[in-house]
Amino acid sequence: MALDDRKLDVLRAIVEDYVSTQEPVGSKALVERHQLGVSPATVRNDMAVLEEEGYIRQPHTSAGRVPTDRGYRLFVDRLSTVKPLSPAERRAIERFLVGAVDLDDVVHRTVRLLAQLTRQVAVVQYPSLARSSVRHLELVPISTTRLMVVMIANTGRVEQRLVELPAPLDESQVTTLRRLTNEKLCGCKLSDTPPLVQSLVEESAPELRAATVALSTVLLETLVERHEERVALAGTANLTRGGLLDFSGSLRPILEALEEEVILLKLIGEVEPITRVRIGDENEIDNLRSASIVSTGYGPGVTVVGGLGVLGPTRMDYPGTIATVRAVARYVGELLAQN
Amino acid sequence: MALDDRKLDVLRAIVEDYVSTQEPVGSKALVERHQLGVSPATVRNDMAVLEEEGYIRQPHTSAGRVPTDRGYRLFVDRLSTVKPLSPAERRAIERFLVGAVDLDDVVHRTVRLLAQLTRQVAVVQYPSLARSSVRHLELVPISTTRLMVVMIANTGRVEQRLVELPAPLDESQVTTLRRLTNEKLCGCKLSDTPPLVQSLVEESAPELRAATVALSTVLLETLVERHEERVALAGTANLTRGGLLDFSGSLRPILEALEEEVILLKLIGEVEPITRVRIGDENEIDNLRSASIVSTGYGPGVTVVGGLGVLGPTRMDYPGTIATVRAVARYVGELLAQN
DNA sequence: GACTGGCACTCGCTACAGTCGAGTGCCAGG
DNA sequence: CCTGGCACTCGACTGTAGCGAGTGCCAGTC
Repeated sequence: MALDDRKLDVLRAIVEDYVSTQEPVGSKALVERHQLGVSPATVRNDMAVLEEEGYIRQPHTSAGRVPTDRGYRLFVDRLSTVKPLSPAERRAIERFLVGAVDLDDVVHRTVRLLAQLTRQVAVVQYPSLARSSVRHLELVPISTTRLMVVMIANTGRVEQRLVELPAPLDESQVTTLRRLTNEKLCGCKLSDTPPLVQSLVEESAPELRAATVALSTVLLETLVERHEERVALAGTANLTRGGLLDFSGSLRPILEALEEEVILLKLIGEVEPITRVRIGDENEIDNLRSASIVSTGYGPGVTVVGGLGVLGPTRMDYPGTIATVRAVARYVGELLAQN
Repeated sequence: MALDDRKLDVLRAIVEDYVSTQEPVGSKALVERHQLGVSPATVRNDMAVLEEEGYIRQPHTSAGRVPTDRGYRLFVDRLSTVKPLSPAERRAIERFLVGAVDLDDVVHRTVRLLAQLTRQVAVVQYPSLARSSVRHLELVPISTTRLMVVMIANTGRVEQRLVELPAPLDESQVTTLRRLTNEKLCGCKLSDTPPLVQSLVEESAPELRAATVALSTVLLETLVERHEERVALAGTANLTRGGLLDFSGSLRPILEALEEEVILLKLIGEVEPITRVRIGDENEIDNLRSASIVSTGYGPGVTVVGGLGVLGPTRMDYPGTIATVRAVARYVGELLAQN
């Protein structure tokens, strides 16, 4: 059955009212607050249809209606327009992000900003190593048999690992190894490095062979294989807004999920610059079936190097949240492009 | 008024029962579960005294007694003995901490371990830069006018900052600068560096002067002045155990406090290897007046390079928690000593 | 055919009264 | 100083009743 325009209007009104009041909305209140031009009885009939189609439901008889996940989905897809940011918000974003001194700082400021603006839980992924390329590899002798390798990526990320050498290296040997490694890997995408690292070993001089092997093992293992992804989190206190009415009673499953980096990455790790909205049950993670997630990719220019997003109750202000998430992602992208 | 031994026994019994049952404990239940050798009536008299002295209180008439913060304090100071760890716990600690590949890894594993063992919120401070000394300073040219300075500390911490150079430097100049900087600062405690950095500028050759100034500014600002302390957090989901009975209803203030690094550092940033217990109101931070914190310093050998601890309801198993926190701190210290 | 006003019905919420029982404080006696 | 006994308090729980928001349905109107 197709829903005519008025029924969609009714759905939109229900979503908007419920989001702002947090209470089931009835037919009478609806016609009072919105110019629907019809009587409560008519609205009731429309509501009955909407309920039958699964867009709204009654918590119990003699209560108003509440949108279902499906209702929110329809609302997000077809009934809402992106809300432009207020000048105050724009200013907040700019003020927050200028003056960041390094990548850590950028990410921390961003995640706090996002949590503050949306009043929800914010998650920001550090630029993915898999989407970074090598800017420089530095080898720092810690002792004669220990080398610290520091990789600086074009995205600003810096990773370091300790390499245990099978035999001591002298200063000039380290210098040679450093030069060779950089010649081979600089400017190269991390995901493309494995064959190059391999050839590095093969082409190495006999006296450097053992050290090169040790180095290449560490490089491959830590930087490529177990992709070192990192995320930052903020705003968990916002989960307690709405006094436990959201999230069906218990915060526990939500907090548990938020502790798992793997889960966070699944939520906001994006490949495309598209904004995704996952509503309640659409979510793959069981613990988050009562939450919605708005996420998007970010990066300098059109490329995407990481994801960011927010998590909140299904009953959230989708248009506002989507607008904020996008805006923050855009600003962060610009910031990264400057470096 | 001095409390005789039996009154102390009664207090101990009340604390133990309340901690395990989470319910106000009455005189009858007390004599049943503990061998006090006296009748409920006698216990009641003792309770009346304990209440008068402020060690216990009644949530309401006709309810049992509950320890006050002061009661817990007395319990911790004089009535409890440190509970030895179970073999299972010992094994868990060892299993958890072997195989850590770098400092980040150590800290993350530690904080999760601590949260899991105590079933509370765990906080671990990274080794403080203020208590670290410089192992190596590396200068990595990013472009002709940009230098990345990477500082490797003896505690395993690695910090990097970007330095904008006023004028381009060539390769050999960078090498010279690197050598000079390392000669001056290597092995030196970070807190002692300011005068040395200053002299570095003064002694620098004219053509390196400008670059040295830029470098020293960054060094002083980021590594010394705004002490770059970091902390890791885990186990927030444990706050929801005991179904909001703990923490006087709302998790909000707790979660808010846990989001502030500054606050976390205040809580667990320790100078001495002593184990501190802050109970409820003893806490300086208003948001945490309904929580208790057990914290201790850790470090290789007897020196302390950072703090770690847990936060839970005032109604917590102090002997067990204290034992676990200490044990974990000791293991982490050993781990750090190996590097 | 679509909309409207009216009406009976449902059911959660609140208030209130009554009961129960855990736990106490006090006191007289050993 | 300890104990048993007793009266008392007060929160927790139960059952009942009234209220009111909100619904579904139906007959009537445009």
